[in-house]
Amino acid sequence: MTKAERTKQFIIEQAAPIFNEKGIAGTSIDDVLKAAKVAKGCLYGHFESKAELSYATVDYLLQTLVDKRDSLLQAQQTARGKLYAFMDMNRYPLATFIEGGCPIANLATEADDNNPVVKQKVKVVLQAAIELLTGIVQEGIRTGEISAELNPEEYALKMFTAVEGGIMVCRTLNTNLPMQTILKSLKKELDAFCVVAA
Amino acid sequence: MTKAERTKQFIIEQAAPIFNEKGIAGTSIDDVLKAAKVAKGCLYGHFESKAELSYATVDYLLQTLVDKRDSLLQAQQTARGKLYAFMDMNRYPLATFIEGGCPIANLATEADDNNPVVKQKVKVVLQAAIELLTGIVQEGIRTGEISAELNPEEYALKMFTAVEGGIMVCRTLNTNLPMQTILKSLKKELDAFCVVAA
DNA sequence: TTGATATTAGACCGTTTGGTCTAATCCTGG
DNA sequence: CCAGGATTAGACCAAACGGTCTAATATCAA
Repeated sequence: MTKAERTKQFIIEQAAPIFNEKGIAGTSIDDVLKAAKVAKGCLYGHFESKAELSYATVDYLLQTLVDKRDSLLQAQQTARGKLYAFMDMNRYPLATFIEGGCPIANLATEADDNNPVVKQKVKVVLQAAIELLTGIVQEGIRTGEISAELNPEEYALKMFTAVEGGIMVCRTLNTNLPMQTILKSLKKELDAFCVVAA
Repeated sequence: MTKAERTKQFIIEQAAPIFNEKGIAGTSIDDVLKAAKVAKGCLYGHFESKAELSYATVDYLLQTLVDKRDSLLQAQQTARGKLYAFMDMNRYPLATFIEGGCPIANLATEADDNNPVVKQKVKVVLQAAIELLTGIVQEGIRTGEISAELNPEEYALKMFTAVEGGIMVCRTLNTNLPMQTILKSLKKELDAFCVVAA
């Protein structure tokens, strides 16, 4: 990694929490310059425009999230373990691994009506996440770990959306408590279909 | 209602979908002027600043949502009917009653880290919504309509957050289908605890 | 060490933004 | 009808914005 590449990456990493907290429209180039402690000419030597910077930062935000999730799930052998790991990853919405809440929800909400490029990026990650979770339930059923009475798509979707909505609720109410209640309910429901509730 | 009051209200109504779609930071005064077909001097005769306009519009967005919800729930006698009505109100996230998706989620996400006034307004509505839904389940249990095995707070929170998260997912994926799956699952779960599943 | 690469500070530019102001006109309600 | 409130079009302002450029300096890698 050359010096230039390292600087570019550094700018992205410093920009990430700002874009995540203030949104893309709400973040100015000066905000990023101040956070990265870098001159304007330097930033524009690495990025053509604010749009390009925002795309690179969005990619970084989403990839970091996916990497974190995948590494947590990979550490689990059972379907139930993986689903629990996903839920527990979102147990404390006030302290997200990148400041400002879940990038998926933040970006999806902002990009929805006026940023097709970002919307497409989020869409890809969102669809993959739902398919991943659905696949885990399916695999659990295939191995006999989970009862076939549980509809994989229904549970995966409900769990994912409840977690995302739960993050929003917790952050707005300034408390992690609602998420505990949500996860308790989701886990209880899952365990009711687990042949061996560990 | 005087002419001035009518004009002020009209501006708010025209601004509402714009703020809801583009966000507060992403909406310019000119956007509102164009939509309301009103001169700048007129708008600033009714609102002191963009912030004040945004607050009035946020109040309108949230109040409209609450009114709509309350009128739909009031039309139902049973707890199950009310809960179903709430879910069905959000059945088609691509066509929200005010363009741009659920104002609660939109405002909560944008205001979270940088707009305490709006965040507080959303917080009040959010908390009330959760308490409303929890109370409906509790009342259903009290009347014997719903089994006491169902934890009111757990179900209300899970349902509410799954619906909010479902709106986000549907809008990003450009399809209403995920919401159908989510609602099916939530209704199935509720009915399992309903003494008389109509 | 040295030549190439990277970075700096900030002046500068055009545009957009939120906001003010005026003078003329429109409208409405008594 | 007509007085006073409401609205207009847009000039104007200062600040913030995204973006360009330069000349000097710092840093890296062979």
